Amino acid sequence: MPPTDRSADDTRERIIDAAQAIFARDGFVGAKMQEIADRVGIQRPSLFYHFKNKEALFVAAHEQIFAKIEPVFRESLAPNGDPFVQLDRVSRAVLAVMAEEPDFARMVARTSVDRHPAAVKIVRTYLQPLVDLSVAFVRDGQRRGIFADIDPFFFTLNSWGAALIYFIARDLLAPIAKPNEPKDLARFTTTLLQMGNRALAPNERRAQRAS
Amino acid sequence: MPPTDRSADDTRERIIDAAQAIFARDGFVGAKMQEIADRVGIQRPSLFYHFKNKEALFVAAHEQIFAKIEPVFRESLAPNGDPFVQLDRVSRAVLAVMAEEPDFARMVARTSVDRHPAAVKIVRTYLQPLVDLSVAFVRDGQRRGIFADIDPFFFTLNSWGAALIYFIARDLLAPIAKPNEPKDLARFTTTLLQMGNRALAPNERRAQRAS
DNA sequence: CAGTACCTACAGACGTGTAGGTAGACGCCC
DNA sequence: GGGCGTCTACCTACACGTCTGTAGGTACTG
Repeated sequence: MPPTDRSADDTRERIIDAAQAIFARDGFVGAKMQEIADRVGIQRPSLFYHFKNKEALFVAAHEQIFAKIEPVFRESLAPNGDPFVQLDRVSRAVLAVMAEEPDFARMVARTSVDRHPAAVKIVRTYLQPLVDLSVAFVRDGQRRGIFADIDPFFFTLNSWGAALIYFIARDLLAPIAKPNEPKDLARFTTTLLQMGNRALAPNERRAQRAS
Repeated sequence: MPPTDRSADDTRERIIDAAQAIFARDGFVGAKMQEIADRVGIQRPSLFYHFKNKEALFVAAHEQIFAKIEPVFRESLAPNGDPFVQLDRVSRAVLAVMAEEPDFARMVARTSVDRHPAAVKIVRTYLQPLVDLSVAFVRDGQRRGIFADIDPFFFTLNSWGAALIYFIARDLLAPIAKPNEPKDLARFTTTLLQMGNRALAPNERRAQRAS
């Protein structure tokens, strides 16, 4: 139908976009190459012209996400400045990226719980370094006596879990929540930061530098 | 129900146990009936003698979990007593049940992110009522002026996300964390409760006008 | 001898990846 | 600038494995 633009790069990107939506919904095993092809508007075998196989497409789909998120993460958590401000910044930034492309978050969430070798590989390659960064960040804030003595690894897990579950829940629990995307996400971000700040703040009236 | 033969019930339970492990690892689509049968030590078609089809087994596997968790939840959150004590109790109780059978948590996590109709049905039937309970609990504590003014729905999501991600992460991030199951779970429970309590505690000493 | 619990064998559907063909764009040479 | 080969992006057709669910048989048990 569309005037076959025949630009390989353009098609490649459209395939990745479609793949993200499908992988986000169905996971690696559940996703069908046919459906991805349908979305792009090409025949299924043509996908194999652009990507060696399903797994290569899976990797490419994730690569594109983490290429966006990783620098945000790395810059925001650079070891200097007020950790509460940094925490605030990185949370907002990551959530903003995710809000912009909700498939991102859903696909990452989907892949995180997947034990399929293809998914495990993604997690090891792309997700784990970010978790390491976050753990180091919390640990550093504690060493400097700024953060409360909460387990950094579990605090990180909690934050990831909380952030990802929002995008999962948006679909799942829509019937009760009647989500209003931008407003709800703002509310969620606020709640999350509030909880994070409170959890990390030492018990007494120590630091209120955030927000 | 049909006249209960002693070995039939036993097999049924062994099938459910095996199914929980496989569904936890691979999700509904990824799980293979063959592998479930292998674990039980019977031929695959025999599964269809006990369960109409794959989905019926999927439902049965979840039913067994929620039958254990739901009463704990409902009793612990009954609207009386100190909400902080209740929060403490329900968290420990649910985490204890999950620790006892780690496949439970992993399967629920897996199913929660799954958009497959079979999974969506599970969530609507079993998971949503528990979320509703939790939201009502937080809302009640706030109405009584005991909990801080945090969004109850998002607080609940956060708690679920945090609890589930522990069991996911246990596998995924094992290489860096070198988990020591009982000890780590205890640490995690403590951290989680600490965070929950702090998040829900009104800002008594801190000078932040919200009241 | 009747019912239960399990078996073997098979059908049918589905999904990935490949083989091999084609239409158009592009340079090149006379 | 028209014929000519070549490359790119996509196509049709198909091989082939895998998985669910069923048909129909059998052994054990009371």
